[in-house]
Amino acid sequence: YFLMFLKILQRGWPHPKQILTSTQSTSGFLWEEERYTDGSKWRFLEHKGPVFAPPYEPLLDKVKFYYDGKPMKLSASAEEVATFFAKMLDHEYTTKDIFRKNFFKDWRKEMTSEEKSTITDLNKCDFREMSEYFKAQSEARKQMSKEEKQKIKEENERLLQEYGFCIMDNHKERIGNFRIEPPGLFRGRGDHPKMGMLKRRIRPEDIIINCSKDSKHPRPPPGTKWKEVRHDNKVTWLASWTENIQGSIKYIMLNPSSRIKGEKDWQKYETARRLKKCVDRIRTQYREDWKSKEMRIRQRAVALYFIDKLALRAGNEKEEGETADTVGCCSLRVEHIKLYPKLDDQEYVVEFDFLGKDSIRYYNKIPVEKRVFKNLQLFLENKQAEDDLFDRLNTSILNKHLQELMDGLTAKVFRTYNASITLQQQLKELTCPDDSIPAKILSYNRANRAVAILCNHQRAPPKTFEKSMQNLQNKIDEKQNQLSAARKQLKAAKADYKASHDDKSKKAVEVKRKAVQRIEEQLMKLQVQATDREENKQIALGTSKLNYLDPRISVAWCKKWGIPIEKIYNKTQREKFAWAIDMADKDYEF
DNA sequence: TTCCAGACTTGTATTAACTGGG
DNA sequence: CCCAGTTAATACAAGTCTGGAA
Repeated sequence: YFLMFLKILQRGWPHPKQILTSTQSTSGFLWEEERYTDGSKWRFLEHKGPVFAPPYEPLLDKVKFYYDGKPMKLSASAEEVATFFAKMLDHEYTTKDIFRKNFFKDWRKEMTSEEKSTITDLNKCDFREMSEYFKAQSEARKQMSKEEKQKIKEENERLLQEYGFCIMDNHKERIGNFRIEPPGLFRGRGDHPKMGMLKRRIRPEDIIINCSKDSKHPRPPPGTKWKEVRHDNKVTWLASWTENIQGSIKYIMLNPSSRIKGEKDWQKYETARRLKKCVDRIRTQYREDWKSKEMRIRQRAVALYFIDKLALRAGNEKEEGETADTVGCCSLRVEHIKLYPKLDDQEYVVEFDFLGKDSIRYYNKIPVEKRVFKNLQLFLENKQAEDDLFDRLNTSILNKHLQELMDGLTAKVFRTYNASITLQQQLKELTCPDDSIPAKILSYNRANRAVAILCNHQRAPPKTFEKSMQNLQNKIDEKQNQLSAARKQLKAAKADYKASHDDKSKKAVEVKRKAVQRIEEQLMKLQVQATDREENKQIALGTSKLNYLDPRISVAWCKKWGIPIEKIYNKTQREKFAWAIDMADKDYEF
């Protein structure tokens, strides 16, 4: 596999000679082995550093801000922050109390003392003129001539070519995010206590650069300095800074198509495949543990059962008041589940209702084994709604246990494993050998959908959903009319031929027959598309496709059924999964 | 043992680019 | 060619998990 991986990557990236000679090149295989044993991620790393957000350009004087109905000229720094708010005026955020409160507090910090004494009430602030101005600007951008647009495109391309790539070991690699996040207002998801706070501008003095000693170091913009330049080849990032909202570190890293990401991705699926080999044993064990004398072990076993059966996330503890109140398995609280000894015609039903990652609601009612149900009743005894369901458990305890069951096993491996195995099994079940290509792709999407449902990857139905369905239906109706017309013509042509039996009319029949066939095919395609879209209304396929499904399953499926890979993966996805596209043959088994 | 910084993956929202029919 | 409607790409927030210090 290592050899294969290397081969793929070498094929994928052309090697200019100077790159190859710039490192002390040993054979590829040796170099791979080395890297894997001492934990270092690279031996040579050279890049140009990040691209900073453009400096603030003050507004024209004609664009006014009003306080208490009177125009007011703001200082540059107060004005900049005001524009952040103005740009979001149409967004629901700006109506939320917490957002407004946080914004106003941070905005005042940027004001001069005079401004501070005048502007004391956000409700008296009128940003509408600023907002209109920005809207007009973006409108103007859309209306730009072809040449102007082309010029911008070229400038972006130049920036990409200069800053968007780095050299890591023998390869020129695409960088994922080479632009530093511009200042703005923090948009937390869900009920976030910090929404609206000012995300400050990042300067070169905030940036730590990581590159190899023997590389040409990136230069900070004239008159500035980096915070630090370090040479740490135990990590993969090229630059980092600390963000001021949560105090967390942000990184500049490589694109998913890079060797370093691809290899890690591949490794992730190999771990999941190892779980496949021992999952029966693990399941037997946790079922046994439901009977344990120790509460701690019972909780661990029930939690693991949920993670395995429902593909729940681990659920780390979070600092209260710092983030939105969301939970995963280990952090479930009493208030998040309801027990029904009998519900409709089912026994021992558990109802889950909680906010998970990104405050996406998880709602599910499932019947469980009697023993699980009894355990849950036990866990709930003498507890308040806001108490932890698993009070003797956390992710660290759980993962330590998993580590003992299998090397490299953690809670999230179950999500990967169950997602991939579900795809493989669904594909087997749903693919009909005689189906057309579009019909087979519908089957693929349905298999993908089963996984997305398992992982709770929902989406809000697109705003234009109804309309777009109607459009599609109209197309179908029209196609149907075309078809009946074509059929009539075919019939007429046949009659004609029967009467005359001449060559010309024989040909005409053939032509009409082909036409009918073509239209039938088009109609079928449209109908499949409509079905697919309807079924996909509230389901997002992207996340599972990108993060949970072993790409080799999809590649093998495509090869087996003669489906062009482009029908399943777009360009970016093909780049990310280049390793799998080369590695898997039609018989690959997850 | 707990805490927390750090590194990396996973996730949705937003924006940019593309595309096919009028 | 234009434009609406999609789809792809980007942005960045929010998770998971590790390891080392307190």
